[in-house]
Amino acid sequence: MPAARDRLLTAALEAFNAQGVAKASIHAICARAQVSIGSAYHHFGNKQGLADAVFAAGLQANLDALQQRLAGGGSAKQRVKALVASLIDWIEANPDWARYIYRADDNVAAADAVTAVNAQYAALLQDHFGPLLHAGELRQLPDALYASLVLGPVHDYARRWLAGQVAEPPSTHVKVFKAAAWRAVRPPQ
Amino acid sequence: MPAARDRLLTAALEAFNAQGVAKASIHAICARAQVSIGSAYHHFGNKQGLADAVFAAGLQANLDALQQRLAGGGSAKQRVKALVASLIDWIEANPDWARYIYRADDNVAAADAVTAVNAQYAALLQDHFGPLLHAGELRQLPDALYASLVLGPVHDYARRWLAGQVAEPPSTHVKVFKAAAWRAVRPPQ
DNA sequence: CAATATTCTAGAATTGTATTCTAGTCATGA
DNA sequence: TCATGACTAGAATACAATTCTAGAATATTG
Repeated sequence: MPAARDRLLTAALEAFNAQGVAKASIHAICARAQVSIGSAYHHFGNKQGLADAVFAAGLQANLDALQQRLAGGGSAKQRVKALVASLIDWIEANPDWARYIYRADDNVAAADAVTAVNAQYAALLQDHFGPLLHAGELRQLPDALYASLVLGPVHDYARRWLAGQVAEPPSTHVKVFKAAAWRAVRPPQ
Repeated sequence: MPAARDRLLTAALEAFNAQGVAKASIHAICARAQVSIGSAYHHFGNKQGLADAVFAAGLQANLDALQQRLAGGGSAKQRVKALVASLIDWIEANPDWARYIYRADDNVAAADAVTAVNAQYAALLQDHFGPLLHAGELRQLPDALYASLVLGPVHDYARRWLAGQVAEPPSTHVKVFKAAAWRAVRPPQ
């Protein structure tokens, strides 16, 4: 049996997704995880702390997957497409985590652990795309826009898929998303 | 003074944004709105009902703005750009509502009033873009993709702006967003 | 206009649950 | 073996959502 902390994270993710963070009770989560209330508060401080930890763990897992995928290197076009593919694959492999991350509110996004992961994210993208941009392999745009132009459509569609508003998983349309992403940031001809 | 119901909606939006739905107390919201607890429960049933109502009101306001903007007609390119501009303008004119809508979770999205507004949304887009698509003025794509390709980048960027992660408001980059949207759905040359 | 129903307001009482608290148990290292 | 810190336990507390009963305002009907 995994350690209490991990059992709590797993049980919390399930409960939060099933009932929403507000409705999911600490008691129920602890019961499912076979952990006492006191233990949960020892590990996470409070309910928000537990919610933050679930969020940060998911974000980190997502980042790790991306890091692996980008490690191969390649042209700007290949890397942009890898970015899209990595996001889609991760979401479909971890729908519960993705659903929870998309649903979580600003309170969570402000947690320290989350800020740290976000910084890693930014650094990773800078490492991979900064040089390509400099070399003219990408369209010149304000920094803050690249992520939104490349991944915004996938995020938007994935949210709707996870919410049950569209039937086909994002991977059905992976070619379209890749093409659109590249079209958005390729250098002007 | 507006009616109790409206005062509650206003006070709730402020409180939910300031503290998050979980932390904002019904007592505090009622006090600010100068409405009794019983009255609030009469109008909205429970806290979730209040949250749903705020959400639906915001969505409806957004839809109304869009409807006005599209009424002018125009070419496919003009209408796609109008869509982008309308979203950006509305978000910047109603940041609190936008913040709340982006933050709200699936429980809210499942509420009846919300489903109804979403249906209106779909119908509006179908009316405006269905004929254009048929006439070959738009790229042929699976239906579910258009919204994500055109508005996904704006949604993504706006979320980050509202969360304080980027400084420039979306309107700073409106030309980029419009161009990217059109590039994503224009017919292949 | 009176009578009556309906909608709306009030706030105290209840209930449920997050959080705190005190008292342990277990693992580790000197 | 003892000491220390990490962890577990669950009862007690505190706080907030919800319910409940009663009454005021407003609309409806004969």
